Amino acid sequence: MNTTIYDVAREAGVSMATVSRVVNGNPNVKPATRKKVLDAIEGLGYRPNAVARGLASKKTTTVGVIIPDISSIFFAELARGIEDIATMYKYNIILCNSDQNKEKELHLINTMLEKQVDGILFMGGEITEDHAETFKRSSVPVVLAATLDENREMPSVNIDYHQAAFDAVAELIRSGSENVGMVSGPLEDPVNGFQKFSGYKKACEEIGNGFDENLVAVGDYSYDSGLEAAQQLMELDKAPSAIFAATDEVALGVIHGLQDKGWNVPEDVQVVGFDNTRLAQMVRPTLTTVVQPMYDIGAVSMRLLTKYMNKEDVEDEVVVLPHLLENRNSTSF
Amino acid sequence: MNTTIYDVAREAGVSMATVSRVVNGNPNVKPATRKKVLDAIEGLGYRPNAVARGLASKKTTTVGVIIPDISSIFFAELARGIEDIATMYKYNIILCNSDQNKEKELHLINTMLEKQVDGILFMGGEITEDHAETFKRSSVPVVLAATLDENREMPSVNIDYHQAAFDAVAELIRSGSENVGMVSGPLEDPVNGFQKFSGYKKACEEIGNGFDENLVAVGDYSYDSGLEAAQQLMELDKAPSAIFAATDEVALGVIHGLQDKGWNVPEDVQVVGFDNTRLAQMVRPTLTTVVQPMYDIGAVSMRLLTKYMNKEDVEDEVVVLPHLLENRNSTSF
DNA sequence: GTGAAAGCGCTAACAC
DNA sequence: GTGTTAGCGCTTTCAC
Repeated sequence: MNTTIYDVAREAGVSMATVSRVVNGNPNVKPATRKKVLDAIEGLGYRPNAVARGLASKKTTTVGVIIPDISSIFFAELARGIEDIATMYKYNIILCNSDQNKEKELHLINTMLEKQVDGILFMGGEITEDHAETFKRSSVPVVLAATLDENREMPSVNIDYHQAAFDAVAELIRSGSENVGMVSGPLEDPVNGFQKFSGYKKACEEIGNGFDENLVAVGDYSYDSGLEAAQQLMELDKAPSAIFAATDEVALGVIHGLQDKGWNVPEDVQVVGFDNTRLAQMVRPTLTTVVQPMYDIGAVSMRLLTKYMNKEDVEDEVVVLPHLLENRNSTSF
Repeated sequence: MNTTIYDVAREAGVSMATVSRVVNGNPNVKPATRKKVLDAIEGLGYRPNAVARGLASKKTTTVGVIIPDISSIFFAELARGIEDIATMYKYNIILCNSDQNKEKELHLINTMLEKQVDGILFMGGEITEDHAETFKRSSVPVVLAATLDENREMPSVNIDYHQAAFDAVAELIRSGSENVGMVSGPLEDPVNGFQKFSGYKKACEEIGNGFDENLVAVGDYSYDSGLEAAQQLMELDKAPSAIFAATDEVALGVIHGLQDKGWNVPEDVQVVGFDNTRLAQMVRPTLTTVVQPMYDIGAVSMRLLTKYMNKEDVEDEVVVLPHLLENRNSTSF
């Protein structure tokens, strides 16, 4: 049998209400009484039961985190930001992988709600009607991290992916690369697919020689898909002199795909990645990439969530963090 | 107000015990009654409260996971194995980063126990007396993953780090490399420091020309420390013709440190890493490395934990998974 | 400043 | 098969 608040009360010769006050730091306790209680707690090795507390107080100090894949270097970094801030505000995290699978996501949201989490941090691909519906029915606040809600009606933390992609490609064009190719994520993916692609396309149209769909290869975010895409793009009659990759991992694949076929980076082909994961510095030449502040997105979104959970006023429901282009050696500008 | 089991009972015209039976899949319910209850649940949008259930049943179907750093590519992969198996057995995971800080670790264990987790999966550095003490006092099972307990009295899942290091270095020596250098983790770290170092040392003594401490650089697991260590080792009069790195990330640093100074891998210097993270294939030349089955270690340790939580019989408390050397292009054997 | 007592929403005997 | 009832360990009024 574990020792309960009642055991402590008896040992200290007070009521359980008083023990509860001491445990919760309520100031309305005489110092002498407090000491008696503290001694009893110490002596009995009492440890409060958070489940009972959760039932009585309707607060669990736990938040649910739904993430596509914790083994992805990108999301792992985000998760670290989330967890650090959660810890800072005394919350714990229930972490689940969704693989961006809609059924799983919906199921997980329900599981977290059953577990009475005080809030949910959601990372995923598309926010469908079903998602929106489920979130709206949720009794606790939900914040999106690195995830777009097209209707912009949910709190979220992102960078401007479209603009970031545009900026990167524009820089490539201005530096003299006539045809810029792209290795995109699946176009259904709002962030890694659509947004980045549309930024790329806009830059080609407005600053470059126009958009040519042959210059776009669609990969699956993996290193290998970058490897293949690069070689495929270089076989084009009008082979690109620069390639914009949707993620750093893909960009590394691109660089190596190029090098394996004897092309030089950046002399023959410039390469730009996206995210600025640690990978960007672990390749030769080092990778020029769009900086997406992953840790910060995690941290800011968790902070935002704590505000909602505390019912504080929130000025910016939709926060857009700044991005920038980190210039390294895979480009010649 | 959320709808409770009592509301469902009234709506369906049965007792709450019956509703509980239906919700928990107890077969002792007449199909007609079951249907009435299910309809009521559906109609009211009832969602069971896991906290109340946890309090009443003394089971939370939640396990605590203490991990040094989720943003590390190694631990992230482990975590994924853990979470997948947890999901399979209907457990959720509370994930916390410890940074291998002893105070944090001890504190986290307590927090998880307060939250009434059904078990704990621990990853860390050293298991001190205090750790052992705390674990022993724990009312729930604890399993170590990729973490050594020198007294071998706790359930754990690992590979044989000493032997794996020995094997890698022996192969290097047999392939003709006279002096093999090493970039180790801090020697206080039982796994990445001591075990791997001692395997290296033994191979030098038994198969090579003996051990020379000048050939060992101590880094901090980072890419940059590999970069520096490589350049430092190559300045030795007796520069190594092969370098064994304690982790893949360090090995990438070593390769690039070498290349940046004009050395060729593997012609001038062979390089072997450890872990077989995805990084090993994202470098040129691709990295020969010791395969540590990270996902499997996570998965197996979680499976082991479920057995303890179910009070099943466990034959192997200390499991040692096989390792092997994955031969790629950073070596010439 | 402290205590008594009523829940929180559910499970688990036990009775019928 | 189904209902009754007593907790699980705590928070939270409300008295005193």
